[in-house]
Amino acid sequence: MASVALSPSPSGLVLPGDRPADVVGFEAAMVDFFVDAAELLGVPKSVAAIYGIVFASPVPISFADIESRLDISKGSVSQGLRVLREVGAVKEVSADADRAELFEPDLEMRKMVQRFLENRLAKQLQSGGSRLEQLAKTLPKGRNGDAAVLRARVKQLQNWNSKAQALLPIARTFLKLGG
Amino acid sequence: MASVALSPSPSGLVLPGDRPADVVGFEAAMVDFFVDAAELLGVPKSVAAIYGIVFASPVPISFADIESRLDISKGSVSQGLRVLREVGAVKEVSADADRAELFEPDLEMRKMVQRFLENRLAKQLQSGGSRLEQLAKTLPKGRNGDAAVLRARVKQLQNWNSKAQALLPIARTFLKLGG
DNA sequence: AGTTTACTTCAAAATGAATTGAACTATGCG
DNA sequence: CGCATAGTTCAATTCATTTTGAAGTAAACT
Repeated sequence: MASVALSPSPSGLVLPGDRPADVVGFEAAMVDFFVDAAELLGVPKSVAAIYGIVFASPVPISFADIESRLDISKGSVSQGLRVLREVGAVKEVSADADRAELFEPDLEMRKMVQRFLENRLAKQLQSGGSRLEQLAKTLPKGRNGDAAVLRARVKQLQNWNSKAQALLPIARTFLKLGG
Repeated sequence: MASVALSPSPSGLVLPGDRPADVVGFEAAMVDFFVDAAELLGVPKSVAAIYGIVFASPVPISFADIESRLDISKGSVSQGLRVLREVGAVKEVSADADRAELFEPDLEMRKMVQRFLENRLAKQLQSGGSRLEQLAKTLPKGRNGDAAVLRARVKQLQNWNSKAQALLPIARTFLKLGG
């Protein structure tokens, strides 16, 4: 039985499939990079892995290749690619009729990042803000200083919320520089 | 059978326990606020809910009260409080010998936020950075322009990574203002 | 029309994280 | 000491999310 070579990445997410070791290693490292990052952002592993493979390919890559390099089901590839298209992470380049669709990363990452900032952060901060307004109205009127304590706490939260909101546009412009 | 009143919060996470409606409503809204926020940050619901209850109480609150207001198991309360203490979100105020420990929010939220920035973001960005250095070394030497394409992509990632790293200290100082 | 290739859909299975609860430890009190 | 109160631990369970794979759709080729 063949001994398993020390794999280039800890995850073993990428199959060699009988290609040059350096290419496979590079792919694996790229996949790991994105899987890591995705964990932070709450994106499923398979989706991140697919993006990694697409990103690591210098030329547009086919559905079937993604499937075989990652050794995941067709279903996962299909769903993963859908998500990635929806968020503009990947785009289809049509390679003449009939033949399979090919995918490449949509390198306008600015858009992706911006989308993320808008959808996850900005939205959350906004809804948090209105929730806090409600909270401020609902403050129970305690007998002693209790009411005052609670009012101060709500105010503190509002403070943080607005600071975070104010930070967003700064982040936006900052990340835009030299995109 | 008593009809269930329109609950003050969608989640139904807080039990009335036969206390004034405004207080219960306030608690419930606070719990919801933190549960929402926690989802974004990847913190378990029960932990966020516990913090919400502690935060909504104008006076230090006991283990048993947390358990009964949220109607969750002792185990969850214990574990949740441990996490919250570890990250400095909650602190114990000893209320004379014997009697149960009481908890109140540690209002130095600055610390919490900072901790979060350091531990989750800064760390991730750093490890991402070194991974990228590795990637740059592993670049496969393709025949055509392939190598160049990949080199450019790795460089793009490094670019984003360093921009994000540069943004962190800005966020830190910004959030510190008027803490 | 029939066959093959390429992909999508979605119910069921697998995985993984959070929650429970029963057994355990520790501390105070009679 | 023996019982009671307060909290912790951790294996088993529950719950949510992700992944699979088999059946279905669509378009191209013969």
